[in-house]
Amino acid sequence: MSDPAESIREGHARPQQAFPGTVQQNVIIPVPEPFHFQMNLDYLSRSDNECMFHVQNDKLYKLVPYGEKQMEHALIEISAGQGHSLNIRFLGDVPPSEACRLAAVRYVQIWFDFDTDLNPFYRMANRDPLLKETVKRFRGLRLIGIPDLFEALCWGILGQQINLPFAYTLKRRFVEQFGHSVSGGGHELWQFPAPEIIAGLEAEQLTRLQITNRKAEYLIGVAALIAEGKLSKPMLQQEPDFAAAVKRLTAIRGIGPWTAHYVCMRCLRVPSAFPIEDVGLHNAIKLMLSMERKPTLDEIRQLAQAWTGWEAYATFYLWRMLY
DNA sequence: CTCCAGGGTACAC
DNA sequence: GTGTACCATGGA
Repeated sequence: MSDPAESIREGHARPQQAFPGTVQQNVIIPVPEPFHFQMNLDYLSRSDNECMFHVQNDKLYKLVPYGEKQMEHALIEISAGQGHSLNIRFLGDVPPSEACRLAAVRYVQIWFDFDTDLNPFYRMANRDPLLKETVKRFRGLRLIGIPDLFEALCWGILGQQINLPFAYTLKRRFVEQFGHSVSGGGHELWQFPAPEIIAGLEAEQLTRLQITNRKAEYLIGVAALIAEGKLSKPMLQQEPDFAAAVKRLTAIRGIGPWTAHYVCMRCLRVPSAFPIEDVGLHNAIKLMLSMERKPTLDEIRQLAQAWTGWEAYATFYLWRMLY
């Protein structure tokens, strides 16, 4: 993808009054092929307990952080545009600044992983017995990211060893207890709790949300590292390679190989990140191969040899077969 | 009641 | 380095 500033085209910012008192201004961004907006919306709709964005009437609503220390937020609506494009509409009560619009465009590009060319993955997967079916069924789905490092780490920790619906419930309680909401255009969206807030909590403030004491300690510890500037997304991105980022992450209490790879996959956008211990991956393989039992790690390593460089996308597409 | 869930730590050897 | 108990809670 070229410089995002060059890829922005002005939409028709007519002064409509669909929501009296609000200012509408659109930005249209091109999308790479293959991309299928509805396929991605279907993924984003998989939990009705999701609290960090809304899907409604084929449109996606999200609060995008930007500006100094990510302290400002833009409420945006993302919808399919004409041809190969997405339309971003700003729902704030003032016209978005240039910085705000650039941030929103870049956020969407990162969220949907527009920087990755999926064609090599599809060429590989079309020949792979395990992936052939899922890439046919979900063609145009991209690996949806969690751009914020703290959010990605928290989501990984919260999801450890519990079922997914309960993990969503815990995230919602966590966000609604310690985050802030912003309203606009008839929608209310939440910003994820700041690490500085979580770092100052007592474990008991999290355990009363039914988060286990162990995970409460993990969350507070990770929040403190980020709040103190000892851990950041640029810091991990500047590591010489992916293995170094994993090593740095797994040195943190509460972050094992699964969580480290999960964060590399969803936040750092490492295409070869591979949470091989993932029970969802195991169940997907068991399902696709009609196995009586879950595959062993060695068996998965054998199957994944063909995925080299695309382990993250392979995992994401296999997960999709389960939900 | 039992088993499982998008794991990780602490400790043994 | 590999193996094991334990963590703690909701859902099927």
